[in-house]
Amino acid sequence: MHLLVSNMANSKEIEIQPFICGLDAALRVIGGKWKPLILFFLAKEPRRYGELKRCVRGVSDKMLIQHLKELEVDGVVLRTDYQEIPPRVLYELSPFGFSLADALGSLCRWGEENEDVIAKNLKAKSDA
Amino acid sequence: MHLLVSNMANSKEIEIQPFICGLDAALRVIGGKWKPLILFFLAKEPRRYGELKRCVRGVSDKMLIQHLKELEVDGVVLRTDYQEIPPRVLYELSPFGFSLADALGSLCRWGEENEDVIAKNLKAKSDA
DNA sequence: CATGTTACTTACTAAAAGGTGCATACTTGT
DNA sequence: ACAAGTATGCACCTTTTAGTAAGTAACATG
Repeated sequence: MHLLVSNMANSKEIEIQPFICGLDAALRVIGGKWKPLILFFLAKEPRRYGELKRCVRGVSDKMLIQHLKELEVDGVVLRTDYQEIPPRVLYELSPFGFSLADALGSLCRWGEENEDVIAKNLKAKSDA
Repeated sequence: MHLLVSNMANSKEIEIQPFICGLDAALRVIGGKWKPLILFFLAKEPRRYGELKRCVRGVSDKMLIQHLKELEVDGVVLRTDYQEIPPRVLYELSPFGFSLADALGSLCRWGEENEDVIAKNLKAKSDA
């Protein structure tokens, strides 16, 4: 009766197990309104803070900084401060970050293929 | 200069485009504290409401119902009400739901492979 | 006739996430 | 002297999300 994850979730060690499944773990890293976008743009090329902000349209400074910090702590992005005036800071994906970006590939494609349906249902929800 | 998504994000039609990239779209569907877990268990086999609640340990009725409804609207899960007393309702993934579960596979594996690192950094964040 | 079973609902509350706007320090261009 | 650009910090507020606890319907059983 050891069916993958089900017995993990049913075990009494749930408080010790930090995550219930790999999905749960992964979503702690990419959870946050702008994180997928940040990953997306950094996966293409390293960017300075200001560049990134222009890419991720609509993000506030507060959120962008906060998410970048979290991604840095998670080992996903690398931050290089050139100690110049005016400030120049470069953000890029670490190898770990690239492995995450790879893993996100199929989900991303699924989203692209189905964005019409998803958008339609999103509207249905907001109407209700 | 049509580099994948970047020009979508930079375009002025951003209000018309519902999503910035496929990732964004996909995360609207699986975003929600318990949704990944629900997907996970339903991907294995159809379940009655009560069974599912026992699998997804810690979820409240309110949240479970709410998430199931949203997943149903999104076309990811199918709900069958047998109109019996006491009530019997079966939840299962639709073909669309299975396609989503497939797309989540690599992310899920990434999370499993790296859950130690992720857990460590999670602790670092909560300490700070 | 009370009790249990099952899938939900509702009202209220708490917590987390996100947004806004202002401030900083230093330099370059006007 | 002054505005503009640079990467951040901080205080405050709103919105979104989640949790809690109670209740409901309908019948079957003891």
